[in-house]
Amino acid sequence: MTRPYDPQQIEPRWVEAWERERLYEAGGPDDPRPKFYALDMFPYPSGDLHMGHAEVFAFGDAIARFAWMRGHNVLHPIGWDAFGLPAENAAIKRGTHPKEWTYRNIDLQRASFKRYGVSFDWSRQFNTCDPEYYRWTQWLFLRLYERGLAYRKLAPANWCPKDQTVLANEQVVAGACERCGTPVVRKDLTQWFFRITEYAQALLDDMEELEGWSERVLTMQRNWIGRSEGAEVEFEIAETGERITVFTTRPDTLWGVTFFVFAPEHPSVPALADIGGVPAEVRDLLDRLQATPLTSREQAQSREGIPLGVHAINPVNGEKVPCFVAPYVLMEYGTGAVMGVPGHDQRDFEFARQHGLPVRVVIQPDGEERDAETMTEAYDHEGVMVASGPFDGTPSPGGIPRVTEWLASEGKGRPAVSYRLRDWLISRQRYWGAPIPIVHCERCGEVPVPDDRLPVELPDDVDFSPTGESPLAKHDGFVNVACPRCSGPARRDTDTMDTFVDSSWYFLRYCSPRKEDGPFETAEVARWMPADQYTGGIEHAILHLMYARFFTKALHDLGLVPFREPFTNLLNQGMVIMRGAKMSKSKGNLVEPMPLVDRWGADTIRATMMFANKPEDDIDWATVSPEGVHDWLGRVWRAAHDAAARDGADPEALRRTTHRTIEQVTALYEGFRFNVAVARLMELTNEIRAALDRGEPAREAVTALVLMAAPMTPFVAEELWREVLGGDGSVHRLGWPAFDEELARQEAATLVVQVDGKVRDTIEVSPDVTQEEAERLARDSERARRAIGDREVARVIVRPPRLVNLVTRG
RNA sequence: GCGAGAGUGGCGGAACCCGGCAGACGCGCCGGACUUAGGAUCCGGUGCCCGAAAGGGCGUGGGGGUUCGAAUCCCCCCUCUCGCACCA
Repeated sequence: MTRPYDPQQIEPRWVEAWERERLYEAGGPDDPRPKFYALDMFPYPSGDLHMGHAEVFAFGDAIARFAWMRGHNVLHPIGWDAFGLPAENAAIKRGTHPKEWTYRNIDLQRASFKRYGVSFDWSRQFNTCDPEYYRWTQWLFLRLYERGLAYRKLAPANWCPKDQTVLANEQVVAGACERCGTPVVRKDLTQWFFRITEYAQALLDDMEELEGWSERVLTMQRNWIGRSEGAEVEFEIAETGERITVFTTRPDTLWGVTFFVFAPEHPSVPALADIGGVPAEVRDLLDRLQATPLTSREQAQSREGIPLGVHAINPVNGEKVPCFVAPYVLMEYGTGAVMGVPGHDQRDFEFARQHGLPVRVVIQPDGEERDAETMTEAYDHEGVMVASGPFDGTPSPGGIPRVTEWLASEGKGRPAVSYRLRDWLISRQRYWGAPIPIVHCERCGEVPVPDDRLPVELPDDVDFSPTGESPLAKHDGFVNVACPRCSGPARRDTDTMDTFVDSSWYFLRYCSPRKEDGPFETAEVARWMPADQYTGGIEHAILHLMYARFFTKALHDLGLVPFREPFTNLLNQGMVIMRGAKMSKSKGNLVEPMPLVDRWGADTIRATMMFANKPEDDIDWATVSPEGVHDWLGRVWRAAHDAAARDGADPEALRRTTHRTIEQVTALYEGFRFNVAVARLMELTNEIRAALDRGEPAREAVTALVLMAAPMTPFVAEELWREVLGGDGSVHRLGWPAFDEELARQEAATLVVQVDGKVRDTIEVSPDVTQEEAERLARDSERARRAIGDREVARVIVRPPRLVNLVTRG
C-alpha cells in the first residue's frame, strides 16, 4: 500500500537535509560550469513573509533551480534590506528598539524562507544594518563625494510632517508621503544629494543593453528621466538689461510670444518686483506657496499670476512683452522662466485668457500649421488644438532646426536638452539608517571621515522619537568629534542615508560578502556580475532600479566595476491581491502565506502561485485555490509509486508524449511561462495515470515528470526521486531531462480534412504522411469524397504533421 | 492628454510570436461509483442554441480588410488596466 502524500511529513526533512548537504552554496572560482547569478529583490523585514514574498521567491527559486539543473554554477543569495523608517516607526509604537525589532523579523523571515524551501546560499547572508555592511555603504558615499557626485545644498525639500523627515521626489505620490499618506509640505533645508542628473543621458542610452527588460519598465524609466530637446533662448529685461534664459522645445514659435513668466522662486524675481513696485504681492505669493507641498496639484493647476511691472525683450523681433510671476511655472524644470506663447501652448493660452493677453499664432513657412489661412485654431507642439480663434497670425522664418541655428549664430540662444530627472536627495532626519560619514569643522568645513575610521557607527542609545531634528544631533557622544584634518572641535553630520542607498549595491556585496578590506572583491564581482536574472516586484520599476543603475554607472566610472548595467534580465512579477484590491490589514483582506504552508505544504503554495497566472500579471487570491494543485501532487505521488513498482520500457505513445512535454516545458521555463508549464505537467500526469491504469509501465515518463516539476515543487520531487525512484543524489543537482527531437515531433497522426477552411472529417494516418499520400487520400478515399460532396478539388494543402486542406471549386 | 498593455466559457487562464480541430490545465458546477456519512477519494460530463440521439447552427469587445482558411495578420472604433502628466 502506497503511503499517502503528506507534505508536512516530508518537507521539513528535506529542509534539514539540504542544509546538511550544503546543496545550494555557489561554486568557487574553479567551478567549471557556466555561472548564473539568480538575484531576487531582497526583502524588507517588516514582519513575517507576506504573499508578495511567497510569489517572488517562488518564481526566483524556480529560475535558480532550473539553472542548477541545466548545469550552471548558480549564485542565489539572500540578505535583508534592514534599515529604514518602518522599523523606526514600529519601534516607537511598540516601545522597543529598531534594531531589536528588525533582527527579530529577520529571524522570523529566515525560518519561513527555509520552510518554504527556497534554495538560498545561506553562507552569504547579510543585513544592510550590520556595521560590516554599512561601513562599505559609507565608503562608497565617500568615493562619490570625492568625485563630486555627492554634495550638499540648501534646497526646498519635500517634508513629511508626520514622519518628520525629508522625502525624495520619488517618495511623494500625489502630494502626499508615499508611506503614511500625509500631505507633504515644502521646507528649505541643507540636504545631501547624489548627482544622478549627471547620468541622465547614460541612463537613457544604456537602455539599449537591457534586452531582457520589459517595455513597460523601460517606458516608465524613460518618462521619469523625461528628456526633451529644444533650445535655450535669452531674453533681456528692458528695465534692467538683465539677461534671462528660458528653455523651450519650440524656438520656432518665438514670433508668437506675447508675455513672459517667472517661477515664484526664480532668483531674479525679488529685485524685479522691487523695480516694478510689487514686492509685497510677490512676497505674499511666495509665503503662501511655502506652506503648500512642493508637488501639489491645485497650486500648479491655477492660472493665477502677478504682473511684475517690467518687460522682457523678445530677441527675434525686439518686442517688449509684460513679465509675470506665476506658480504654473516650476523652478524645478528648465530654467524657472518661460516665454508665453498662447497660440501654441494650452497653459499659456489659459493664462493669456485669464489676464487679458493677446494670442498670436505662428504660421510655419511650409504650411505645417493647419490653420495657416484662417487662423481660427491654435495648436500646441504635439499638434493638439489649444483653442479656437480668431487669432492674429505672424509668419515664422523657419522650422525648429533653422531657428535654433540662427539663434546660436546671433548669440541669442543655443540648442539645449532638458531633463525632468532631479538629483537624488539622500539625507534623512531619522535614526535608523547609515550615518553620513562627514564631519563639519568650523575651520576646515566639510571633512570626509577617513576610510580607516569607518564605519561611523550608529549608536544604540539614541532618543529617536521624531522631532524634526535628526535624532543623532541629540547624542553628544556621537556629534562631538575631533576634526580628522585639524583635530580641532567639530561636529558629525547627523543625517542618515536613504535606504535606497543601501539597496543600490547589495547585489555586489553578495559576490564576496565577508570581504573585510573593501566593499567587494573585484575578481568575484567580475565573475558573477552582471546578474543574469533579477526577479522582483513592479513597484520598484523606477526607484530602486534607477538608483541601482546609477550606482553601477558611477562605480564603473570610478574604475571599481567593469560593467555599466547591473541586471541583464529583469522579471517584474505582479501583485497578489484579494478580491480585486491590494491586501491590507485595514481592509481585512489580508492573507498570510505561512499558515497556508502549514495547511497545504510549501510545494502546493508555490505551485499554486505559479499556476494562477503569468508572472507579470496580478493574482487575485480569491480566484485561485490550492486544492487543484494539491490534488495534482497527490496524483504525481501515487503515479510515481505505481510506476516504480513496475518493470519494462514505456510504451511508444507515452514516450512520445513525454518527449513532447519535455520540449515544451523547457521552452516554457525559459520564457517564465510557469503557469502553462504546470498545465503541461498536469497533462502528462493524466497520460501517465491512464497508461498505468492500462497496466503499462511508465517509469521513464514519471522520472521526467518529477525532474521537470522539481524547480517548482522541490520537496515532493526530491522525495520521489531519492526515496521512490531510487535516484542517486539530489534531484536538484541532476541534469535537466533531454528530449529526443524526432520523438517529440511525432504526433498521434490525424489528418484534419478541411474543405474551404471548414473541418469536415478527421482521418487517422501514419505520422510521416507525405504530400503524395495525402493527395491520394484526399482524392480517392471514400471519406474524403463524402466530405467534399460533388465539388471539384482545386488544391490540396498538406501541413505536416496533421493537416490536409482541400480547396474546392464550384 | 501622452505612453504601455489587455479584452476568449460561470471563474483563473491556454492557443497569438510563426494564420490551420478555439476553450489546454485547473477551479466551479452536474451526474455516477465507493460509503453509515462526505466538506474524503475515484470515474464521467460541462462554450452557447436546437435536438432523445445522430447531427446541425452560432461563437474569441464592435466594424471593415487580406486569405481556401483569422482569436491570431492589417485598418478603424469601443471598453478596461497600468504608468506619466502644467515638464515649457
